[in-house]
Amino acid sequence: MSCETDTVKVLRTTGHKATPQRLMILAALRHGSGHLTATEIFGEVQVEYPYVDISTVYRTLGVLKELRLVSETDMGTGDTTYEWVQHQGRHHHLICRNCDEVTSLDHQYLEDLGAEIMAESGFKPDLDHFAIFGVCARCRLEAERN
Amino acid sequence: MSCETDTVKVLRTTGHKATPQRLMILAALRHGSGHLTATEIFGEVQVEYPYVDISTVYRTLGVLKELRLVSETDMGTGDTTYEWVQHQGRHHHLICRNCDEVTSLDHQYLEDLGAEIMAESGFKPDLDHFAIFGVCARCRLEAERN
DNA sequence: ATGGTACATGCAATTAATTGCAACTACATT
DNA sequence: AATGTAGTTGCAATTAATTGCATGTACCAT
Ligand SMILES: [Mn+2]
Ligand SMILES: [Mn+2]
Ligand SMILES: [Zn+2]
Ligand SMILES: [Zn+2]
Repeated sequence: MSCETDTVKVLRTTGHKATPQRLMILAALRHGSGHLTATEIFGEVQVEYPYVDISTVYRTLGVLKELRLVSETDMGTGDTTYEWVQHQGRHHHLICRNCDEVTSLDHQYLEDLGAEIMAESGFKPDLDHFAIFGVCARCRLEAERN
Repeated sequence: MSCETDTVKVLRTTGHKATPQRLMILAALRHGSGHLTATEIFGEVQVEYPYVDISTVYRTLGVLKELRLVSETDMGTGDTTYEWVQHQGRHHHLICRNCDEVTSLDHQYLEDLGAEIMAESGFKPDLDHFAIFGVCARCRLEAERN
């Protein structure tokens, strides 16, 4: 059973429809690896189906985010990015506000945080894909030398 | 020495200027408590000085954020909100994606996370003001009953 | 297969935020 | 106090994202 079929099932069982537009958006998310902007996805879909509207892309991404099939993240570049969650498994990013370097952060750090919050407040956090800003080791050392 | 004077000093020593517009924006942040939108701040300043432009507000908020005097947070309401960091001290928020309830989260949780990240990667995260989305205890129990 | 309906789409209009640029000004230096 | 300049402002234009609405369609139930 293809992953596309799985997703279609999730859509249907949650009261959504598997439209051609959505299938194309799903394909774009699947093919493109990593973080994609809405405009990039829009461009991909347009190749096949020029009548698609950017609002359909945003609305579909909204649905997929609600279903937690994609993550939506501001990586500090102005454009919000979307990532198919199964691509990399759960992970997060450290982004240096000085040199803009982006690195990955293992999910375990946030898993622990989530468990603590859950245990003490009953609130179950979605810790799908965080962008954590700060200063990287290199830039910090550089700054200290001055 | 007033807090306004402190801020002016911070601005000057970091190569920025203390313009009348900025002082009015600072006053708006200081008076208004809690999370303010750029439009709300804009409105406040306009009362006193109608010629101010919204771009000046955004640019000033950008500077103040860089200096970590205000936090910038998407609370899930469509408009980004800004908060004068000294108002509440460091704190964070848990936001239920089902009922939209917003609660506070003590900084300690994130302090610990930050220390761990710092120790293991050398990256020093800014953990000023997080909005953590998820499902609150009440909504979770409600969902389980169905 | 057909029909009814809740959901989705495309389009246009709107809102939020950003950016380029020429004119202006705060303020450090003299 | 006068000067030079880096940084700031207002304005207009742009871009990113959202929303209202009339039309269209997926898909469940028959
Ligand atoms: Mn990622
Ligand atoms: Mn807050
Ligand atoms: Zn760096
Ligand atoms: Zn709730």
